[in-house]
Amino acid sequence: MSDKRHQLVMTALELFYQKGVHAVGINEVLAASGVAKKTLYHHFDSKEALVLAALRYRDDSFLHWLTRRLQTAPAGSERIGALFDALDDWFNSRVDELLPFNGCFFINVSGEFGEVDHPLHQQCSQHKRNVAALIHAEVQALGITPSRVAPLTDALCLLKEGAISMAHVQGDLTAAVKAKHAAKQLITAHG
Amino acid sequence: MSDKRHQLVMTALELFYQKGVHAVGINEVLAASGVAKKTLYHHFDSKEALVLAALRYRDDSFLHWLTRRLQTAPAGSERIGALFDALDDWFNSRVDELLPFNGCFFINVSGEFGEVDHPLHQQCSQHKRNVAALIHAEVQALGITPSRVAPLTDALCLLKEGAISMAHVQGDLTAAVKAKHAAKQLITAHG
DNA sequence: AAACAGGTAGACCGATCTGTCTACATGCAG
DNA sequence: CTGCATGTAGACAGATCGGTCTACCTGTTT
Repeated sequence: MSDKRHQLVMTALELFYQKGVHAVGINEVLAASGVAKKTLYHHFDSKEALVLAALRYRDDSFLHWLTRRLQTAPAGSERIGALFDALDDWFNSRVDELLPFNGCFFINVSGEFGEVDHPLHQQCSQHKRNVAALIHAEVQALGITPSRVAPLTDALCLLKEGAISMAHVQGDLTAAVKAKHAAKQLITAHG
Repeated sequence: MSDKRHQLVMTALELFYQKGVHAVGINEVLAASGVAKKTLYHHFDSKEALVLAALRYRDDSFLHWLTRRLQTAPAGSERIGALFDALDDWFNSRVDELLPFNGCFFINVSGEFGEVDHPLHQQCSQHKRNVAALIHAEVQALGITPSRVAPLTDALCLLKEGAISMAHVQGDLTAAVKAKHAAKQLITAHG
């Protein structure tokens, strides 16, 4: 992997995440990254390919970050708490590697590329499934009745997504705390 | 209110909602609505003003629709159920007046105009507060301990937002049903 | 020495963008 | 009758878009 390629992906992610994909032109990415246009089109076929690479990079770094954060707490219900604590840090821009909070990149991109069969939209969908799989594993580790694992996982994912949306659209930076409280009640009800 | 103006707002909403604001040019709106460009700029100062009008129109029609839907159920916990039943109809595009489902217009626009102080973003924020107020009133009508009204309202809003996001990004058209189940448990836990 | 991968700067292309403008038509109020 | 609001069609301006291209530079490998 070339150095310049990585530089392009990082810069593209920053700009697309902060301003939106359609609002940022290829020339802006080039100026910000200090890379020549020819080099960009040497590594990527099109702007869309660059966006896709940025989505994949974000998918990777987000999952790694979240995995690390969950491991800070002992397995069990405390891990679910750690999930929402992590979200709280993200919303309040206390996580450098996730960039200043501007909602969920994948939700934002899905809004710009609404068609279900669009490659960018599908990549966003894949990311959400990846995160859901992480949460699913933690719910299983709770040791609750197997038939209740799926519904609880769904509920936690709904709370997580809702918190992201509320934090971004309404600017409610306490959304993760609220979601954590609701999650606690659901887990208690399941126990 | 002029006839042409209303026609413009309706067409603009349809196109911006389905394809995104930046992806739709003013000329496309004009061609689809059969209105002259001069007329558009007679009624609106800019494209942004047209988007704002579309947001306001959507805010209005969504709130009216939801209010009507909630009233179909007797006041109390059944109204909360009716909320998620309504969402389920929306997600599955069974509500003509809300147009074919493509996520939440306000979440989508917030993604395209991320800056918190942007007029379009603020309009999106306002819409969410309006819906939250509706839900807050229904939660109060449950007659639960007053100190628990706000947390439960927050939780229901989180589930609602999460369901919209999951339905759109992941294409999970059963998201409203899942949210309804989680909501039921929360209400039971509160009672 | 030759060939090649990867890089630079930036001119250039055709398309599209928002917004302005001219020129003209219609219907209603003073 | 006059004036104004409202409408039409569409040319036009100036900027920006994604993407291609020429011309040149710098290492490394063969």
